[in-house]
Amino acid sequence: MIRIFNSLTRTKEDLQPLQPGRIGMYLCGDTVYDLAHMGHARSKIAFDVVRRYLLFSGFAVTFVRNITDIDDKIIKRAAERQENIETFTERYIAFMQRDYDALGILRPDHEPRATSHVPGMVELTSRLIERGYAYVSSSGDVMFSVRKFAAYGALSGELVDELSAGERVAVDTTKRDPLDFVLWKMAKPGEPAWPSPWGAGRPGWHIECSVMSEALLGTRFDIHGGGMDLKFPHHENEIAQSCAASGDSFAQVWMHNGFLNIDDTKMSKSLGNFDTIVAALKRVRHPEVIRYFVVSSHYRGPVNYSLEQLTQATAALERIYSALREVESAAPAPVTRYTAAFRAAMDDDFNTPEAVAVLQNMTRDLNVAKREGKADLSSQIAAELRVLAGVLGIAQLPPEQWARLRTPAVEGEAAGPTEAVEPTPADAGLDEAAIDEWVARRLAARKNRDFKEADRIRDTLAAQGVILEDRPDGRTEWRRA
RNA sequence: GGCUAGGUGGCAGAGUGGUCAUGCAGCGGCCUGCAAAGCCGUCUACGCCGGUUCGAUUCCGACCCUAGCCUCCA
Repeated sequence: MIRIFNSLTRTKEDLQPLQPGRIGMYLCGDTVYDLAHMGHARSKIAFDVVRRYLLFSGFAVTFVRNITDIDDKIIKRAAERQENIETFTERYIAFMQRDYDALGILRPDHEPRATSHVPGMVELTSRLIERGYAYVSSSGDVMFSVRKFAAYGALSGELVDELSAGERVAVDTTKRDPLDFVLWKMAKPGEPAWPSPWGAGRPGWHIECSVMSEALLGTRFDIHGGGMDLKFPHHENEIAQSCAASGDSFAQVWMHNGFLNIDDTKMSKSLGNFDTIVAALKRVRHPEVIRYFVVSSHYRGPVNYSLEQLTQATAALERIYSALREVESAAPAPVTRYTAAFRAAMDDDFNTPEAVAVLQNMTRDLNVAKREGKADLSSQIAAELRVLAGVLGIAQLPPEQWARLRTPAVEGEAAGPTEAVEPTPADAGLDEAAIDEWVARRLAARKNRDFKEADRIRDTLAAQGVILEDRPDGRTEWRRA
């Protein structure tokens, strides 16, 4: 039984699918006006792992992640670049796709774009007006009347009366109540607009998710995810809109991932302390390093992002790959106490750090089995290890391939450029044929017990980031540092 | 001010009322021509103050500190 911490009740609950064996899941996606950064990556990876584990556990999962392709920032950015909005968003959607693919994040089953669901947003807004939850303000915008929705604040724990809106921002006098939020915005001249009973305009941000989730998953579905920062007001508003409009409940379980910090401060575009995914990918020898780093801490807690962390993740992953080398994987992976321990960890609110610990224990046992020459046991542990690691999206490369990858030399702080840098192929260093040749020469030297020459060759290669490992059977394996 | 999360060994990071997290780094040993990898061992941590308890890092209360949200934000 999978237990999940539900932000709504603030307790761990057993996952009880609305339909047996089937999970409907909605994750708030990105607003495509800039490159995705590591904070986005963390959230996407965290929920990718949730999804993979649900699949691993035998559920059919419908995974929906939206794209917000119309909003103030997009309009502003496109205008600054004197670019057509559609061309602009298409480009950033392509960047996003590229980055998430690189990180091994499974593509959503549905990836609705806000601009494809505008009629539904108009319809939902109308319904809210009919039901008395929304009104047209003096400015012509349609607003949701927060105080009409009694359960407002249930998710965030905020009390309507304590939310003294207007404290930090000038009160908008067109609202009846400072807490009210916009459902439909009147278009300003030159802005993209869609027809509506209230005039040409565009949807507010919150209504998008209510409409797209309902269109693809129904009014009621199992899991809704997103970053902590979306809890209030975005998710609170979604609940208000959806429940008010349908009279039904909405998402059963709310999951929120913690933040990715730099120097204990939230990574954010406005602070400028962020690393784009493309920049981060250039700092690691493989995207799996980033995944390992992410799953090394629990999804709800904060995590500090730094080169030191990436280095530790690389070393830890290296340990697994190293054990996997020169072992034949058994075709059907057995299911043993390791899987049981892994599941126990993951069943407990997706405790990936503990799951990783299980993987590391398997790695140790695999090393022991190899050392003792137990080929069958080795291959069985390796096969099972592969399967379980796959749930986290790590250790999926052929170990030889991992060994030959080069870790790029990085210097400076782990925060990068905002521009759309294309990943450049890492400098291959010494090519493999050259390395093999050196290894052969060294082998000959060792055979002649010319250890001085053998050591010289080893040092030469080491200086170029190639580490040699002499095996007991006389072979020499190499890997890049 | 209100709300929500946190404070664990050199670093990262789980967890538990009384044997073990796990990884990285360090140290000692084994293995090795020497290494590397690996294995074994080791470094005896839980913000502060009270309380409950035979016993608390783990439960309760107060306090201190940090971050996030209350405005767009994964």
